Amino acid sequence: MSFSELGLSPKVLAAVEASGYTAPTPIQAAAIPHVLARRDVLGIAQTGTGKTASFTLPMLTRLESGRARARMPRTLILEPTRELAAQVEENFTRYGQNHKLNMALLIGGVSFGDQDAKLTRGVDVLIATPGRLLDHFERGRLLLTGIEILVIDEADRMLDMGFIPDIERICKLIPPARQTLFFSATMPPEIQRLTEQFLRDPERIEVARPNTSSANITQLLVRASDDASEKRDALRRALRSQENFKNAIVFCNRKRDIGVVHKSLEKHGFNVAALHGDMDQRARMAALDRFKTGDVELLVASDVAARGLDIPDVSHVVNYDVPIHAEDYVHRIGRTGRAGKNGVSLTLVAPSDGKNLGAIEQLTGSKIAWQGDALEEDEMAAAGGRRGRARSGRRSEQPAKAERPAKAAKPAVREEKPSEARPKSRRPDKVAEQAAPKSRDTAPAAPYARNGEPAPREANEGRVVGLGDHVPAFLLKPVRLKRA
DNA sequence: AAAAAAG
Repeated sequence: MSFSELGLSPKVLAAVEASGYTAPTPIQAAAIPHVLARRDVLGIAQTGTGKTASFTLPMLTRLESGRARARMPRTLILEPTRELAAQVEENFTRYGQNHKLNMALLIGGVSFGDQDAKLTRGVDVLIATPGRLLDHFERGRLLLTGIEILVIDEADRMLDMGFIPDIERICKLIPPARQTLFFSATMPPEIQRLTEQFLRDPERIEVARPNTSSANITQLLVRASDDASEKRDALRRALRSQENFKNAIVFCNRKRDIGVVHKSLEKHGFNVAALHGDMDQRARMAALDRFKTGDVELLVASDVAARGLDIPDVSHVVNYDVPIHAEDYVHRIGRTGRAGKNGVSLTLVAPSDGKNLGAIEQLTGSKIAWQGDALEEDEMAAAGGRRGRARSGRRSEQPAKAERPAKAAKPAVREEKPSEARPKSRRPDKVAEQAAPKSRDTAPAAPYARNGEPAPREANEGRVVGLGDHVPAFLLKPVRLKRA
C-alpha cells in the first residue's frame, strides 16, 4: 500500500514524500478515501496510530478547490488541549507546504487580537479548543455557517474534561450539510450518543486498541516510599540506573509536586523543564519545545502531557506517581515507544499506591514486573492500598493463577462495562449547578457557614449592623491555611 | 486523592 493509491492530490503527495513517509498507517489507509468521498467518519483510534494525518491529508486535498471568506472558516478542528491544537497546526503546516492556506489557532492563554486579525483575513483551517472558539463566536467575531468539514478529535477526552456541552453547542451552530469526522479512543455511552446525534451514516473505522499497542514498551515497577524526599531519591536512582537512556517524561499526579520535583532534579544536576496547565501558555510552549529539541532531557509534567502528544523520540516515561485512573497509565506510557521505536516505562510505587496499581494491572490484563526489589502486597495493604479485594472478593480466597485470566479480563473492562466502570463524566457540572441552589434554600440560617460549621454569629448580636464598629461575622473567622 | 479549559 502506498499513499499514491489513496486519491490524494499531487501537492499533498509531494509534501508527504518530502516528509519521508512512504506507506500509510492502517487508519490512514482506511479513512483517507472516505474523507475524500465526503463521507462522515467515526474513527476509533488514539494518537500514535497516525490519526492526525488521516484527516489533515485529505482535508488539504479537499481545500484546494474553493476559497475562504472573512470570518467564515471553511474547516474546523476541535481539540481538547492547547498543546494538541498546536500539534495539529504543525501537521497542517508540514503537509500544507505546497498550499497557500490561511490557518488560525484559537486557543486560550494567548492574545485574542492576533487570532481575531487572522479570522478577518479569512481562514481555510481553523484549529481550536472549545472555550476560546466560543469566546470568539459570542463576541460576534466568527461565523460558523461556512464550515465544510468539522473534525472532533479526542472526543473521550473532551468528555473527561467536561467539554461535551460545548461540543454539542458548536455542532448545532454548524450547518448540517457539513462533513463530520469524529475521533475517539474509546466509545463510552455519552460519546456513542453524540455520534448518533451528529454523524450521518458514518463510516466506522477501528484500529488497534490503546492497551494492545504497547508491545514495544518495556514496563517496570520501582519500589518507592511514601515519604516525598525518599521518593525523589528513588526517582534519581531509577533515572541513573537506566541503560539506553535518552530522555524522559516524568509524570506527577499533582501540579504542586511538579515544581518540587523539577527543582529537586535540577539541583541534582539534571536538565529539566516543567509542564502543567497552570503555567502561562508561552512557558508551556517553551517547555515542550526545549524537550522536543533535546535542550532538556527531562520533562516533569502533569497529565496535560499524557494524551496524544507526539514527541517522536522519547526513550523513557517515568510515573513519579501511580496515576489515579488506570486509563491514564496507558496514555502516559504511550508517550514512549512511538514510531516503531522501543520504549521503557518506570512506575514508582509507594505503599499507598497499591490500590491504583491493582486497577492498572486489571485494565492492561497483566502483572507488571519489578525492577529490583518488589514492594510486597502486605506492605501496600498496611498503607491502605490493595483494598480491591473487598470489592472483587477474589484476591485472598483464590490461588494467584486464577486471579486474573488475562484474556477474559480485558474485554470485560474495555468493551462490556465502560459505563459501569465510570458511569458519568468526571466533571458532572450540570449536577453541581442544579444542586447548589437547592442547598441554599434548605440552609438559609447560617449564611457564612462553611464545611457544615455554623458561623460565629454572636459577634453581631445586639449591634447595629453595617455601621460603626460592626464587623461582619465572616471577617472575624480565623483564616485557615490550605495545608492538610 | 488530580488535571484540563474561558477569564
